[in-house]
Amino acid sequence: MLDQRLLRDNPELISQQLGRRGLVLDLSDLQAIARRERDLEEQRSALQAEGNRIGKEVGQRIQGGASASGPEVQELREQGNRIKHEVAALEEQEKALEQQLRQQLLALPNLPSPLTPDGRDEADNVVVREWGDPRREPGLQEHWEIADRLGLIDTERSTRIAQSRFVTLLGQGARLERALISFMLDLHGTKGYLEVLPPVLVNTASLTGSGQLPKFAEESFRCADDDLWLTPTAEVPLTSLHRDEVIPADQLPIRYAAYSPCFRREAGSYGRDTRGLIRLHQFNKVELYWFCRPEESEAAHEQLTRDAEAVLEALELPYRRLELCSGDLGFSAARTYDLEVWLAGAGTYREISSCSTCSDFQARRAAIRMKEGKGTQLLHTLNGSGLAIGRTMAALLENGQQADGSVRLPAVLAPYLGHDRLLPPA
RNA sequence: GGAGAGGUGGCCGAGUGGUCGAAGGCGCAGCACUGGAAAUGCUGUAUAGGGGCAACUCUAUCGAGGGUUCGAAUCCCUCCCUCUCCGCCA
Repeated sequence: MLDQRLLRDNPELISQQLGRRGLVLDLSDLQAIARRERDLEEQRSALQAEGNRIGKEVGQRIQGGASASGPEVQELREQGNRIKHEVAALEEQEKALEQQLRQQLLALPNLPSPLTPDGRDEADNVVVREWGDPRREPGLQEHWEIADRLGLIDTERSTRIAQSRFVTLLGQGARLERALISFMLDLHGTKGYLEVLPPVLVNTASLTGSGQLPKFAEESFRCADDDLWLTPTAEVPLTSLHRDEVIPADQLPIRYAAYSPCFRREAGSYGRDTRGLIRLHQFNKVELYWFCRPEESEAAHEQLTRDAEAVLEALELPYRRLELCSGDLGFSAARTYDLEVWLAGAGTYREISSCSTCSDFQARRAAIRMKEGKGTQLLHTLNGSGLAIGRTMAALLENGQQADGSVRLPAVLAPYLGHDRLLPPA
C-alpha cells in the first residue's frame, strides 16, 4: 500500500511513477477523499475533546455535592448528548471515506524503484548477466518426454486424481523432488537463512498483507467454508509471520528460507505449457525472504538474488539474470530480477526465480515496523524463489540428458540420491 | 464437536461506572552513589492519527465490533482467539 500522506501532499508524484508501469491515473479524486477524511478527523477529535471536558465536569460537580438531577448538571448532560450525536454523525462519514480510501489504495501497485529501468513490457527487460554454457545440440528431448521415458511422472493419472495441471511424481522423480528441496534448504541454511515450514492455508489478511488481495482473488484457490485460501507462494505466510509486529532494529536483517507447496489457478493461461512441470496448479518451491532496514534493502536485493543464483550454479544449470522494466513489475515489487534457466530440450530460457524488493509496500499493508531508539518506522521486505522445484527438475532433465538415454545429475545431489545418474527402467 | 476458564502496557499483574493510558512489580534507558561493579536511590520508559519550528498539545486504543450512559478496562449483546478436560483423529 502507498503512503496516505504522499497521496495527500503529492498525488502527481504517484501518478507519474505509476505511469512508468503503464497505468494512466488521475488521483485528484482520491486525494480529495484523503484530505476530506483528515478534515473530518480534525473536526471530530475537537468535538470529542469538548465532550470529554463536559463528562469530567459532570463527575466533578456530582462529587462536589451537586444533585445529579439538578438543573446545571442536567444542562451539561444535554450538551454532552448533543455532542455525542454530532460525533456519531461525523464518525459515520469519516468511516465511509476511510473505507473508500483504503479500498482504492489497496488496489494500487507499488511505485517502481528509481533504479528500475523504464519499459512497456517483458520485451524491454534487460539481460544483466549470463552464466554457464547452454547446450544447443539438435535432437534434445524436452523434459516431459524424458520424465515419461524414465517413469518419473504420471500426468494422465493425475487428472484422475485431481484435474489437468497436476502432476504425480513417482520413484526416482519423487526422490529427486525431495532431494532438491533438501539440497536447497541445506544450502540456504549455511548462508544464515532460518528454515521455515509454514501453513499453506492462509487467511484473507495474510493475502492482503503481501498484495495478492484484493486484486488477484481469481488467481488463488479458496476454501468455501472458511476464511482460508491455498497459498500461491510461501511469500504470503512469510510476510505474515511478522504481521502487526514491531521488530527491534538490531535484530535485522531477518532471513527465512521456506519450503512450501504453492497453489495457483493459472487463470487465463489455457493452452500454454500444458505438458510437463512448467505450469501446474500445485508445485513446490523454496522461497527466500528478508526483513531489513530501508537503507539496507538495495544491498539485500543483490544478496538475495546471489543466493538464488548460487543454487543454479551449484546445480550447474546455465542461467541469465534479467532486470524487469517498470512495465513488467509485479504488483508489490519496486524492483525485480528474474532468473531464467536454460532448458536445452526446449531451446529457451525459462523463468525459475523472481527476486523482488517490495520497499515498504508490504510492510505498510501488513503493519510490520522496526524500532530504533524512540519511534518506529516501516521496514523493507524482499522475496525471491530459491528455487521453483519443478522447473529445476525440468532443467536438470533437459540439460543433463545423455545420448544413452540416461540423465547425468550434478555432483552436489549425490549425497541426497546416492547416485549421480538417472537410468531408464530396466 | 461437548463442558469450563480466560483475553489489560515489552513481561507479570491490580483495577466492577467518574478526572484511568491505566496502581504495583519485573525488564529496559539515563542520572546519582562507586576506584570499578553489584546493591541502592531518583527520573524516564506504549502505539496510531491530527495540530505545532519546537516545547508541547488534541483524539483514539485495556482481544474485535456493536449497545447502555453526560462519562465504560469496568455493565449488556455478538464475534474472534487462547488455555484445560472430554470426544474424534494423522
